[in-house]
Amino acid sequence: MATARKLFAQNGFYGTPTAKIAKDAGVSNGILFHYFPTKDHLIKAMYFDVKDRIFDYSLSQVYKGATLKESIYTLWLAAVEWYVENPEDFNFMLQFETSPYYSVETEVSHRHTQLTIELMEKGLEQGVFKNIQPFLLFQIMMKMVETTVQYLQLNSELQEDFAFRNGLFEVAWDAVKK
Amino acid sequence: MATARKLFAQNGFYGTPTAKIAKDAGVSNGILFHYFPTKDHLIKAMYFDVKDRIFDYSLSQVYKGATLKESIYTLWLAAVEWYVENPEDFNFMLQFETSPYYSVETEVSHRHTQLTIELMEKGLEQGVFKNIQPFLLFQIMMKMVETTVQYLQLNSELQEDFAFRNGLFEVAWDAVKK
DNA sequence: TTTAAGATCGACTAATCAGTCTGTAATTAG
DNA sequence: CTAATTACAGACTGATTAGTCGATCTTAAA
Repeated sequence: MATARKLFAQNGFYGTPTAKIAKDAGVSNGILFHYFPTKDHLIKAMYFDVKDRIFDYSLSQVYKGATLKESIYTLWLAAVEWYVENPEDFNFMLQFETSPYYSVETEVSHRHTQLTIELMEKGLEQGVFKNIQPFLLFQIMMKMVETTVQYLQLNSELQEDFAFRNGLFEVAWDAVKK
Repeated sequence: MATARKLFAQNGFYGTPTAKIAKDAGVSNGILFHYFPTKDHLIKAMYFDVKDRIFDYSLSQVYKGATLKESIYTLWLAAVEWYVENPEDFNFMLQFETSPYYSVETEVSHRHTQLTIELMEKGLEQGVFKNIQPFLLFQIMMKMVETTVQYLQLNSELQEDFAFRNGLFEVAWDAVKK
């Protein structure tokens, strides 16, 4: 899985032969297809793997008793930091989400998405957000994560710059707040 | 070109054999490679073709004497409408921008990007925008186009809903305005 | 100890596909 | 009218690659 992640990030998943994944991982071709019946299975499994790991990390960052904005900030920042630390994950996600493998159902089925959407619904009830469907609010926030990470990848000197990141969270927040 | 666009949108450019492009377009394999020495050349050419057409359409929409916000609104909306009307272009762009073919230099080299960035710079001078590099402002606006179009594709009953689109422009505007 | 189930290997295959090559028509230039 | 250049065709190839298959090894249960 780790090998596939690296190769996918480097060459895209169409540019990565299964044989190379197996070889680089130090296992046989046969055993790869024993565990993942097709390349597509591997790719889908990878998606959930990445999502799971981000979710675990995010949960470890939020704390009880945080305000709504704090919670959303924490989730947002956790996603940004995870992707900055794990560019392979980011790269894979970008590819996956613009590939035929991706569907909204897949996205919504994940706990990470569900949790975030719940927070959005809470915000709507409290009247802090513009009157927009929660899933769309979620997507707006996630696109801002994407923008931020992409910009940080291009300007690596900003990667330690907390003010910059916070500034971009405020951009995202201003977008959705009433 | 039109055939390639359609096929790329349907199957992605890795999933589209050059032979099928030629066949569907009713020309020979040989002539395809006569005009585009490699598949990569075709893909890059397609990018500029799409960008050009959006740019032409956008320019036809803006009018002299518009305020800064009006100009940006017009450009933003033109992009959204173009992509809604031409989902193949949208699909291609999404794929291209997350592929190894894409680079910031390519993006910045296009007049469409340059024009938009100039408007952002003007906004910065006038003090209407948050203190953020113009290219990043541009990307934030473009990501909101992306979000909007994607959402409209999922909820096609909203495609005629002007209020919805305007609402999302305000979201984008609130994001970047001071 | 025997047996069955799963793990692992790597050679193999059938299909696919980007790009080539050779030859022919059409167009343009002199 | 001729020569050269460009447009076009389509059969072909060499390389690549997803997935298969039968054999061997390991583990754990009976």
